[in-house]
Amino acid sequence: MADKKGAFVTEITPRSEEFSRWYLDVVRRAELADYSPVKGCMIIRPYGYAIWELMQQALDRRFKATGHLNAYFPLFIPESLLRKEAAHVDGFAPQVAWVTQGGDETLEERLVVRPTSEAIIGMMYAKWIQSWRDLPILLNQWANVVRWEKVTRPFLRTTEFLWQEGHTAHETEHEAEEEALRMLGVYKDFAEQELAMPVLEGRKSESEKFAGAVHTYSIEALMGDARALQAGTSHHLGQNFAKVFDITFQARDKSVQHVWQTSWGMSTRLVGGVIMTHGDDSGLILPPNVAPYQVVIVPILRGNWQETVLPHAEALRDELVAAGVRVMLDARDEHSPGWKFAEWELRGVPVRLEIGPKDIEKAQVMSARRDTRAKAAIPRDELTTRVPALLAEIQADLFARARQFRDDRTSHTASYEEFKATMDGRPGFVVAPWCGDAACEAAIKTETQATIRNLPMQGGEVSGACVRCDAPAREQAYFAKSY
RNA sequence: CGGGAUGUGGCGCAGCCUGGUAGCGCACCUGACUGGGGGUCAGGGGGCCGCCGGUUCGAAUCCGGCCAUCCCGACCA
Repeated sequence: MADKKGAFVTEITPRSEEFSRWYLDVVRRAELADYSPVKGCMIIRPYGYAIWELMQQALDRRFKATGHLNAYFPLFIPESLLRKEAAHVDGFAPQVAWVTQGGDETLEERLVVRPTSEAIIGMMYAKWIQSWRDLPILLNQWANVVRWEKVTRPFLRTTEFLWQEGHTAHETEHEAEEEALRMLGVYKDFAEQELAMPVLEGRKSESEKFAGAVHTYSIEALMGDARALQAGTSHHLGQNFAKVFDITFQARDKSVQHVWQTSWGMSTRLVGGVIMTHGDDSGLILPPNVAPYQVVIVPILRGNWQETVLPHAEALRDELVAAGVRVMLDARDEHSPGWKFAEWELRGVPVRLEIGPKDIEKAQVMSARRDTRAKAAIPRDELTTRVPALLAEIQADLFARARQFRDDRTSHTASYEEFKATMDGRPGFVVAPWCGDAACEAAIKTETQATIRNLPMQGGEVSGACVRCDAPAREQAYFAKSY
């Protein structure tokens, strides 16, 4: 029995042995995604796509609730349009895919495959906006984008990826700033409530901010290998794009002014984030809110089980579905119950229900949690209240566990020696005072591989010197090695 | 984009050094017995050896190019 268990485990590399290998094994074995013939591109398989769809729904609800409407802009953008904003094009130029030919004809003007849509949306906003009465414009787009990446990994960094990009235009700087922060808050709420992924909010340093933005805000999560993952970004674009795309409006005081804009995005990268936040050596662990199947029912096959057990299993399924639970009844005859247990654990289903002759006799079902593996008998007539309660408990416990891990892996120091030792030995977030100088930031990166993930929103007072140089510290920064 | 490694049925690998008609485990198909933590037995199917070219009577094996993947670094959601 121990031998069998051992043989099974070799299908997934243990996390402690090689985390990145573990990650790839989970992606493949849980059938989340597969490789394509083109470098850096990925096929999102149905099970992985179902997770993304649940994320989309949860995000889209929040966007609608904050007054945003969905729209769609084209995949192709003329080169000249992208070139209008200098910092923007400089930021993206190395990552852009070009279309130079249509059919047999060479195009007169090259097209870029959108790496993001600020340019085309800015152009359209210029047409649509005349007066302060047209503002604010609050749009979101669900789309694919392409960035030519040198190093790629499924979900975490792919050449083509799926995301949403919100684009808003406002009358005042204050409103735009408010919007950028509001959406950052939406992202934090989404990550923590739906993905059970605790995040740190903050502002990006100058060198890490979005090309063309005034401010970039981000939420940063800590993965199971103690490296940080940028989980979402929200940009206050100021009037940078408005000026180059000539997005003007007549204000209440009759003057003509440029609009103030924001943009914000989250991507399929989050699927990778969920895997690396919660998974263990047996595979995926999905938070119930984004689990395609929240419950898997495994009937115990014995004798003429199709007459004795299956009807009970089907009744369980029907009741749970009626109660709003996403259920998979695994009635396959070709696999043993034990095989199914292992398989659905690998695929991260939060709760397993077993029903067999003994349970039917006792009017109960056996439940097993994926995260703790705790088993408990649930009285048959309490099913539709107990199961949703269990799912909610798992959702909360996963978040608490991830937050505990994050907090355990967060340290404070003002000593560079200690800083380096931490990044070397037991990394995670390190909160340290920083002088605000980009050269110092770059040196820290060279010397320790750690980057400023972001700068806490309410940093409070900082005294003393920068963690690395002697200059006075201007603020606290979250440092980490990152994806 | 540099350094290193890999590419052989779905997955994991052996074979390559020393060229001679491709093998193992798991998975898969059929049947029987089984079934509460990856069952047993019997029978069976499946491979352009990543792609293109070269050397050779003959290439999975030797040589060159390309593509892809992985790991470590420089750039990025």
